[in-house]
Amino acid sequence: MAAKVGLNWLLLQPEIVKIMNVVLKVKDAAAKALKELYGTDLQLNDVPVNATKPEFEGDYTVVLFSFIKLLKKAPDALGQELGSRLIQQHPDLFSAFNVIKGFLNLTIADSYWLHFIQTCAGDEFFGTMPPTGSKVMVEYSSPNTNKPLHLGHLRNNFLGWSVAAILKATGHDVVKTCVVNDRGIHICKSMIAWQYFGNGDTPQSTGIKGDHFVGDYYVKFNDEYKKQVKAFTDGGMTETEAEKEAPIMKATQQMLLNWEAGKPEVMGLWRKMNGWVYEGFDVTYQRIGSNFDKVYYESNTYLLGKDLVEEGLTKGVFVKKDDNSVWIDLTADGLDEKLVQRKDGTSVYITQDIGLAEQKQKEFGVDESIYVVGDEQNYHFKVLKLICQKLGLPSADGIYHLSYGMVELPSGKMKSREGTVVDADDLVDEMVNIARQKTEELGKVKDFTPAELQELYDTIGLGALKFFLLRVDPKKKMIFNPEESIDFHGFTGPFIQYTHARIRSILRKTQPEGGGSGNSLLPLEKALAIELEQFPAILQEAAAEHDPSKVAIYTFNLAKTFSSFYTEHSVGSAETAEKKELRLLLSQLTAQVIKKGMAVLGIKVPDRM
RNA sequence: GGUUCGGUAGCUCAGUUGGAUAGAGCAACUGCCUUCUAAGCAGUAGGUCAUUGGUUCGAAUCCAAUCCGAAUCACCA
Repeated sequence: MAAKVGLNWLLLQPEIVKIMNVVLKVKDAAAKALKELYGTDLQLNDVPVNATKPEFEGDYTVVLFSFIKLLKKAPDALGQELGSRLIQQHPDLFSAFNVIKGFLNLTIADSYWLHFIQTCAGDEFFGTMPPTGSKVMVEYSSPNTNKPLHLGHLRNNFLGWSVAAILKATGHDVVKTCVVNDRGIHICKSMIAWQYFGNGDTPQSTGIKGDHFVGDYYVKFNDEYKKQVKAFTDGGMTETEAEKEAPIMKATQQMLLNWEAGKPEVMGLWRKMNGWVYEGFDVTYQRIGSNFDKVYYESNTYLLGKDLVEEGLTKGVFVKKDDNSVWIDLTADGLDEKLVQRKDGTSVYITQDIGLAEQKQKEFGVDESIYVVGDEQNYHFKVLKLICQKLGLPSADGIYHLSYGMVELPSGKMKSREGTVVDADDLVDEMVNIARQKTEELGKVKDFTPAELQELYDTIGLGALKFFLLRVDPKKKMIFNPEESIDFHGFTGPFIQYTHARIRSILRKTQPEGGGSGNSLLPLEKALAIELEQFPAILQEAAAEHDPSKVAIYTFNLAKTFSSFYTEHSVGSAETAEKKELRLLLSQLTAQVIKKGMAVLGIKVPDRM
């Protein structure tokens, strides 16, 4: 898959020093040395290299157990021979080694880290990879136009946006798309309810944000519907019959038919109400920083895929049953039979998606197409990919379902019927409010203008929210407890933002004197350097796995390391001019990496807070 | 019932191409603001990595079985 650019690609370009990280260099050196010493032919991945445990001397450790059998050598002798060889051959990379059991602990030379720091501090391209030539589409957000966005949508939006940003940073050409589900029976429900109960009200006349305004009518529909069903069942009707006979439901179904027939008054109402929703969505998207290069509307695409049904029948991929419905038999692939066209000739969800996949391919010709959709649709996407493959669509192999877990409450799933849905706009407001309260309590930015303050509150509030939702492995479902507000301390966005602000403060207050940064590192200086050096590899890993949490965790750990360093060592009043210079470079590079790491998560970092 | 995913500290989560004594944050407890921003730092305490068996120099990580939870298996999208 094109997006899975991994280590091999890096190895082809060793001249790009900044992305050939030290772990790969250690593997490379060890593999070559083993070959010279014992004639073994090893791939880099055959050489296990880990960070050395803190209780031992060294920075990186080669685990020798797998070679012991192969080479029939005692662990200690093997370690000694390999260690001596490495030090002798790469004095610029290794400065010491020790062997404990089957572990060869290597100390990386301070000169290596110093060179790294001097080269990359101030280099804005550190952590930006050269173009790979691959093109990737990320489809995310995909809202319904009958209700406002909720917490689940936020996870989706942040994930999709961030994955796109990470892919861009790692050299991929990215197209962000959104498919708006703007038609269907659920949209008609809001419309009918507005006709019944709206009295001509509008978002303008009521001062309610458009998406919430329309969502309220969707709720009203359900209330009324329930009432009507109850009246019928009380009168002795069965539940199923009552649900079918409820006048408001009948009217809704008629409206859907009228919509499909293009009746002007229905189309007019539909456009008007969707327009209100879009106005509301625009405000939210603007605020949370979601954006798209291309928006598809289901009202335009829901007929796509019909010709593919014909094609599939011709190719023998699909079969037509006696009642004229069209199916695909996936039992050989461990799945079921799946309907792709109803007996009345109308298409179903999966058919539209097949058609849209083809459409996207024609329009953009991407190598990989990522769908950011909840894990409740795992089966659907398995089927989608399989059908596309069987139809021989060129886009088929590039289909990737970025499946993420639901956001749940401590009490379980969010249910709109029980009013436990966490509204996106409300939550963002709440976070920004907390950011304001905390900032005011601390009183560190009293000289800010009102506009600067507002920007800071947004930055911190949204930073807390985005980090909270992105720091968890996307695949896993996550729990959100509305009783406890999202934290601003510890493993959080604001902590990292705060670290950045502290560094910026140092850089404002400290004048560089030049004159070199010495030739040795104290433990915390080295710890910072080691961590900083991993950044490009972390981005690569996050890109390959489509997992922003990797970057979130890394950035937090980096900020933590800097905080320890900050407490232990002074930059401005360093012991010597060389230490001052070195720490300035370290601080600058840390700020850069924090800023870039947070940027691909969609989180801004302030200079003061 | 079939398929898929999950179960790690009181809570929320890292850690799985098998590596040394399993890590963070929150909550609890101890210290630290006359020194570059205390949204911070240092420390204490907290674990049968769901259970059982297997594979091997070595298992939270791989395999099997079992228990618990979730999603899905629509002529909804």
